[in-house]
Amino acid sequence: MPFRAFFLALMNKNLLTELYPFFEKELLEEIIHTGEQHHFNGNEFLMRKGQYIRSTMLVLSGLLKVYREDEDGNEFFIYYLRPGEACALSLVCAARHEASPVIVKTDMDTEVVMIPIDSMAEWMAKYKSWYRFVIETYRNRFDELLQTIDSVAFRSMDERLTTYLQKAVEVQGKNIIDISHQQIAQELNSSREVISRLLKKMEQRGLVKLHRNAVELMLRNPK
Amino acid sequence: MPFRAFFLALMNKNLLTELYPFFEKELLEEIIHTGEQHHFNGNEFLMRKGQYIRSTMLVLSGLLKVYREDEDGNEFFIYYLRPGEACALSLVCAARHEASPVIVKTDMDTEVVMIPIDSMAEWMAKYKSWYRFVIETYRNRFDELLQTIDSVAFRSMDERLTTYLQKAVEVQGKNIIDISHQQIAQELNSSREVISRLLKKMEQRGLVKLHRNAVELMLRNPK
DNA sequence: TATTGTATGTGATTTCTATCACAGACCCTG
DNA sequence: CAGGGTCTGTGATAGAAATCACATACAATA
Repeated sequence: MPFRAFFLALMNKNLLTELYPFFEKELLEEIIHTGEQHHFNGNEFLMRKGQYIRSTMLVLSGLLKVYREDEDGNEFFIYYLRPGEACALSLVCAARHEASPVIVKTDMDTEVVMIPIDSMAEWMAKYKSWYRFVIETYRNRFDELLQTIDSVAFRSMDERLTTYLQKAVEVQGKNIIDISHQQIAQELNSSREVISRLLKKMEQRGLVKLHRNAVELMLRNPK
Repeated sequence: MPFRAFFLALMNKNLLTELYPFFEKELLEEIIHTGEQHHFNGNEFLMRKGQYIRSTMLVLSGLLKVYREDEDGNEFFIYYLRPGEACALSLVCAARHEASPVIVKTDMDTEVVMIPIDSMAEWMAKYKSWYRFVIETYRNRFDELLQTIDSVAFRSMDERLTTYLQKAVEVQGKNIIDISHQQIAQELNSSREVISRLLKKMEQRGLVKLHRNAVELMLRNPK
């Protein structure tokens, strides 16, 4: 147990310096010192809607998915959080001692570093690299939200499905996505039948291969 | 001309202290000193898509509308910016010397104070109230974006129309909105006929009164 | 291997929204 | 006040997506 803790601390440092190379040495030391590393299995909640936020988090490994929930409990997928990124909302909400307006779930085994609010605010003034990182994070999340708005405001369901699959392949680094039609339908706020039919059409056009609980995206063969 | 400049400078100070009472006195002095006050008429562009952002802006009076544009030039309404608020995107984009991902237009005569990037970054470390304001701004804009996502992801057109009208009444402080059905349709990315029909139904239910180029929202009479 | 649960395929139907077509109303300006 | 422009009303139709209904396929396990 102490051994494991020690081992994790090392991991921490290596991953941190690799994923966040732009942080000053002293800042990295502080993160290692102040932050708590947490492990989550796949499909675990890191944050439920309305949950109180007491810290911000940096993703070390794995993959997080952020959702927006409506009154009926439908979970609409917004964006991924990858290693090297941070949850912008936890940055703002933590600073305002507020509840989370979104759901955050793991999509696989995931390691995160939790950083208490106070440190975060302190570093803002102390470390230029932290300030830049926060600004960068805001900007990126804003962009993701705007793209989400684009897709749902301007695009039809088949276009949305296509980009959904492409994103999934991109963040997971493999072109087989382990997911059921039902789950896809939920994340796009559509219905299972619609997704099944659209996928079938895509398969007929040679864009995907369908498996049970999995969709394989065919790589675009160059002309 | 010099007289007018002098007069504006005074206006500036009064409006500023009134709208941004949480800023330290020194910060307010700096804003008055560094910022440039600009006037815009109704329906003017403050920012086009892809336009380079060199400064952030505080709204002194009037009303701004922020839109997202697609390839075909459709302008999808995202949120309002009211006096006392700032454009979060200009805060981030300015800091990263990037182009605007959105369109900003005036909805009426509007006064804004433009603040150069450098001052903005400097104040971040220097004035706690500025830092808090920026965080607050991010948080509020995030919330607005999430609400926009909600409406377009979970709601039907008639619900979206209703909240659109309610928002318009709220920010303008009067319950007659001067706008054509065509414009509403554009902002919701719908079509004129659909909006006309939905409005007609709302009128039949006593929720609105329809005029040429205007929609009057009936106040919910208490039971 | 028989059973059960989950996942997928697909037709039929309904609902919502977009589009087309056109008429009438209102407004401004010559 | 006549004519052209914009705005609004409304029917008809098309299309996308949701819903209902059921069949089939696959996987786990008793």
